[in-house]
Amino acid sequence: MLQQTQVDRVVPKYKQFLKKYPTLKALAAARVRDVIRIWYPLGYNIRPRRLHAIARESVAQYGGTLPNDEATLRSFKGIGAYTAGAVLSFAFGRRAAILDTNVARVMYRVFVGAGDPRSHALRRHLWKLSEGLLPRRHVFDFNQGLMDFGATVCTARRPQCRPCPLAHICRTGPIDGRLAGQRKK
DNA sequence: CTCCTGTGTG
DNA sequence: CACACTGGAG
Repeated sequence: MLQQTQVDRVVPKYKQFLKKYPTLKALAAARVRDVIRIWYPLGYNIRPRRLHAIARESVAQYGGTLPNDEATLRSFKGIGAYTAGAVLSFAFGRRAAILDTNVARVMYRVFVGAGDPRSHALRRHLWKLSEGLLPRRHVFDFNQGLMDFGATVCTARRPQCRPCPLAHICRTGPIDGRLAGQRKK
């Protein structure tokens, strides 16, 4: 649900969804049409279809739970690099890196600061940075903290550089306040 | 217009 | 590599 969709918009739907489909088995037993209907208005309607397929595949092949290795997770349609890392680190506590839009922005601003942050060439490098920072322990908290840092401090629109603990090493430099997003005249 | 805890496709 | 996919908010 969170793929390219804001948290505030997902939370209510997430609760509603889990109440109706508490387990992968319950989801697998549902009709895909109903899953798509309850999904509205989150958008990207290929996602409920794929989630439903993932639930069925998990029940049929993996005993009703998600596999806990990257290769098998990635074999599902709808689970890419980010979601695989998120499932591994958040659900299974494995030492796996993540790179969502938040982390990508943080890595780019703090360690790169130049070039197009959306280019694939750079994204490869941003993944390396995220992997390199990954601690041995407390991976769940680290990854979650990294994302929350991007979601609350190093935000896309008005980053809070003033209280930012990384401001002194940031390659991008202070861009907070009303200056953020403004064109350079 | 850009952005949002992306992914599969051509 | 670019792009479509969905819809809402700033």
